[in-house]
Amino acid sequence: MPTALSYELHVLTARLDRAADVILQAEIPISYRRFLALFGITQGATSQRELAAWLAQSEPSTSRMVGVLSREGLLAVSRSPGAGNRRVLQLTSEGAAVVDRCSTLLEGRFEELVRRAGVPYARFQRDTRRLLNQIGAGESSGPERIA
Amino acid sequence: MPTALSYELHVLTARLDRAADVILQAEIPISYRRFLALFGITQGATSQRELAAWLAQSEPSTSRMVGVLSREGLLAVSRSPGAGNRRVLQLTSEGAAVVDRCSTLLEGRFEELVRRAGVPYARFQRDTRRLLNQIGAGESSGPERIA
DNA sequence: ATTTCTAACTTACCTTGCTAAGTTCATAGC
DNA sequence: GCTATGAACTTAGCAAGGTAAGTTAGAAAT
Repeated sequence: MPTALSYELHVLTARLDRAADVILQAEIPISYRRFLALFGITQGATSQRELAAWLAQSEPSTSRMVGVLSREGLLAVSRSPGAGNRRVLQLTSEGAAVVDRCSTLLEGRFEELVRRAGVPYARFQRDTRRLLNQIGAGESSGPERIA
Repeated sequence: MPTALSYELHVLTARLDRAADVILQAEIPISYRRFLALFGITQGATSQRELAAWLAQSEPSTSRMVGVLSREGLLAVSRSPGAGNRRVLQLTSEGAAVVDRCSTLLEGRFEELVRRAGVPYARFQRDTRRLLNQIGAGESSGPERIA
C-alpha cells in the first residue's frame, strides 16, 4: 500500500501523535498513549480486554500499559469475585485529574488544525469512519463495541 | 486530541499497517515498515538523512533500519569519497526484487478498500494533504523535499 | 468431585519508534 | 598545518507495539 494516500495517512497520524505528546509533556509528564489508555476508561472500558478493543491494540500491550499506569497510581486494578479472571479498571482520583487536565490541554486543538487546513470536519470524519468500517469488517473489535 | 476524529485516524492507520503486514508476510518474510524503507529508496532517497525525511522518522531509527536491511542483503551502503560522512544507499538486486514483489502484492489494495468504503479517493487524499501541510508547516521534512 | 473447557490476563521475546549524547568526515579560518 | 564548525551518521537506553505460549478463575460435563 505504498499508494500515496496510505503513506500520507501514516505520516499524518504519526505527526498528530507527536504533536499531542509535545502539548501534553509541556505541562504533565505523561505520554499521549498513556493518556489515551486512561481516557478509554472514561469512555466505558471496564476490563483490560475491553480497553484493548477500545485502543485497537493487542491484549498483552494493554496489560503492560495497565501495569504501568497502576504502578504510577493513576489506575486502580481489582478483581471482582465470581467474574472469572477479569480485572476491573477504575481511575484513581489522581488519574481522573490527569484525564481532565489533558483533555483540557488537547481540547479543540485538532478541530482548530482541521479548520485552519480548510478541511470540512464532518466530511473528513465521515470518510474516515467509512474506511474504518470497511477495514474492520470481519473483525468484531473496535470502539463501537463499547461506545 | 481525544477528539473522535483524531482517535479514529489513529485506529485507521494502525489497522492499515497491520493489514499490509499480513498481506506481505503471507508471501515474503518482510514487515511493511521494512518494505517502506526499501521503497523510499526507489522514490529517490539516496542518503540516510533523506530516507529519514521521506519516512518522516528520526535519523537514529532510520540508521538502525538501514543496518538491518543491509545485513539482510537487501540494501548496499557505501561511502563516496569527498562527500562528508554521507552514506550512499542502493538496493541490491535482491532488494529490488523484494520491492517489486511487495508492490505487486499491495497494488490496488488500498484503492479497492477506499472504493468499497464508498469514499471518493481524490477528495480524501486532498483533505489528508491539507492536514499534512497544516501540521507540517514550520517543519521542512516530508516527502515533498525529495519527490 | 474431578476433569475439561473457555475467557481473561501475563510472560517472554522481538521490532521499531524516540531523545540525548557521541563520532566521523570535510571544509573554512587562522 | 592546525583548529573550529557543521553535516551525517551511530550508540545507548527507554517506550510501546506485536506474536506465541503460559497461567488462572470460573463454568460445564461426566
